[in-house]
Amino acid sequence: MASIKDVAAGAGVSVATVSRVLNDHPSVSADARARVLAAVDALGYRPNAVARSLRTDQTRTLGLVISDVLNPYFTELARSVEEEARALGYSVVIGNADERPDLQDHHVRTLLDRRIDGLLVSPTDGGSPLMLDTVRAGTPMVFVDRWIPGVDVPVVRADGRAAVRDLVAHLHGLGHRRLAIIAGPAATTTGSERVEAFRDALREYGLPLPDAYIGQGDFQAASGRRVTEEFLDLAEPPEAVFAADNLMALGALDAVRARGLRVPDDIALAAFDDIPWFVHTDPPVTAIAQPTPELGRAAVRAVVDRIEGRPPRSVTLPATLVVRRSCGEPPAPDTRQANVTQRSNP
Amino acid sequence: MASIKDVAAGAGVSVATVSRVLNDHPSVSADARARVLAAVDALGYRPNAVARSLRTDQTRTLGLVISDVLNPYFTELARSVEEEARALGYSVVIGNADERPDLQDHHVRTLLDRRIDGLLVSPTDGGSPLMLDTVRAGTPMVFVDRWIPGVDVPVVRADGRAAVRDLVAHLHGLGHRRLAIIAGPAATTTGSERVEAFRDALREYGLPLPDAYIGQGDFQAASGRRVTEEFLDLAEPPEAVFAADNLMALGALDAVRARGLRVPDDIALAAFDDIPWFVHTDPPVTAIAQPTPELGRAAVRAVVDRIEGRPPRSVTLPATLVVRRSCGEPPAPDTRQANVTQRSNP
DNA sequence: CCTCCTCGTGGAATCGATTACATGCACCTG
DNA sequence: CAGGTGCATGTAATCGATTCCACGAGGAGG
Repeated sequence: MASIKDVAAGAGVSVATVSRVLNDHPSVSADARARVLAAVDALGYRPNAVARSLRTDQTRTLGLVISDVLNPYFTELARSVEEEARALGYSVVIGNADERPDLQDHHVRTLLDRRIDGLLVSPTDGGSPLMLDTVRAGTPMVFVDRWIPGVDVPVVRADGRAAVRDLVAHLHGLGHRRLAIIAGPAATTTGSERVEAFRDALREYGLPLPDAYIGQGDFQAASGRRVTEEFLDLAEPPEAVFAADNLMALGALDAVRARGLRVPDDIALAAFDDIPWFVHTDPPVTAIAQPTPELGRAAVRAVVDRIEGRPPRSVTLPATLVVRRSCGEPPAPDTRQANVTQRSNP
Repeated sequence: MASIKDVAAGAGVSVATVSRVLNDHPSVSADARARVLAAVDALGYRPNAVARSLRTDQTRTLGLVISDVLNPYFTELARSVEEEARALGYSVVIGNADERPDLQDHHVRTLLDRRIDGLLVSPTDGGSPLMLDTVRAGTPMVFVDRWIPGVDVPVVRADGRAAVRDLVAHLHGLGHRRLAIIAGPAATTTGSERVEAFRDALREYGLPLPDAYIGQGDFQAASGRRVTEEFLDLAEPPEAVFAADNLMALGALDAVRARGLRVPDDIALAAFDDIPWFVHTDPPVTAIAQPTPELGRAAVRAVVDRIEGRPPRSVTLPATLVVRRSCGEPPAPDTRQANVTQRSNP
């Protein structure tokens, strides 16, 4: 592979001049520039990013550690992150934590070793020592979707409280009174927060949220299946189940179908995170949609602000309820409430 | 950030000794080793991978350029690739081409600039000059899923011919005679190959495949929708549609529903690539399943073989038909054929 | 007791870039 | 015409590791 020395030799100049041309430094003669460019072309020379990074102490790379690549929500997030980063001249290295704190630490460590310029994380837990040290060391970092309480890092996320309230109103309006939730890990903010929002909304309607109706999941399909089976085994099973993410909703669907029961006739189902497939499931699933691409873009802008010395800002965007058929017949259009979107086709 | 010099100073030895300890070179005294390790610990030292890469000319990183991150098939592939790579001590940098040759080239170039040790590609086109140059330059490379004909690079993929034949048998058995296909881009092997397999299988049953029944898609949902609308507008619409990937099947489902028609009563649907959601769509979709995780693992082993000087092998694994309800009532269990799997729940 | 190995260690070159500093030349100004 | 200014360029240090080579100490063998 040709190096800057080869180019210098080919153009009959010093490596310094070649470097100046490459970084378009003003003080290079037109003649020298032309010869260098010709040599670059002839040799098919491309600067070695590794060497450049070592010298300049910046890699123009962002690390993104997500909780689960198989979750379409995170996949969409990753896509928008990469897109925005590319627009700003950064590359993205994705690490998939698979909801495992140890894997998350592994990726953080690897990314740090690679000297990425900034880190985007949606933490799978309450903050490992490594994560805390990383923040303390001053690594530019931003939390996306989930965050770690008490850590001074900007957070980019969607606020689902209003949408959860809309959902409970929707369920209540359809006559459901026994409402249950499949929660995510309590160590994650989205895990506990969605339960809180749900509990608060229920209180507004004077409905209880007994412990038996709070199933402990881990954001993966299998746990949604397990929890739903437990719900169905109760003496008094819930009339409606709210899954805190889309994969657990998939698992719930599995469990319901395995019992030979039907959604929404036998049990209603709703999910946090909307995905294209929910339009075509049997039945179409009512879900809370996050402005995922916007979140990704905002997160990238926040880290890059931090990296380039500007003050980064936390961003919170609203999530919205998308009513479909999985909770029962949707209300007639004229009775529908503000912030409740009615969608049939994408 | 502490460097090897700081460690050397802390341990009272030279940087050479520190390096030897870190790479556990045999000739270091127990005493020196202990002091170095203590200093490493005290400083929280981590070797700078950038510097190490520059010197050793290897990054222990693999590049993976996939056609579309939003496609669950590629997402699953990416996951297994990362997993196997990690097991072998490599990191993976993913580039998402979004089915765009220009983006694909962008990622290949960036990855090459970063001096990744090897490249895994599922090409979105017939081979750009850059791609060809990269192969010619001797960069360890392996094609996954799709490949570029005439290029001497190992290919890891699934062979769907037998499964396509099984699918046509299944459709024929259900009485369907007018069969159409939503193809992928002709520039991709999976685009043209699946059409070929479909055409060959139809021939075995004496069925024609008129041009009007070959819709040109691009592996994305929108094109599946468009092509399906065109099919439905025909004077004699097909009785069954085979989508060459899962996203186009999603689009087809959209189009059918938008017309107020039903699958499979009004039109049958099948897809290449099975995904968990197909169990829960309305109706559950009959699909051809690839051994995706195995493909990812095999691909990684192939590039790593190449990187580490062993001869890499191409790998072809069989795909299998998974019958669900989207083509009509499945045959009674006793009439089902070899290689045809019947699945209801995952 | 001298020579030769082996072992542990440090010095210094090296990877491929960037960049501070020095140099030489042309041109402008008083 | 002397001196100053500014531009184009080259030399060399530097980033943080790895690794070749040299060197001294100590043990084995003749």
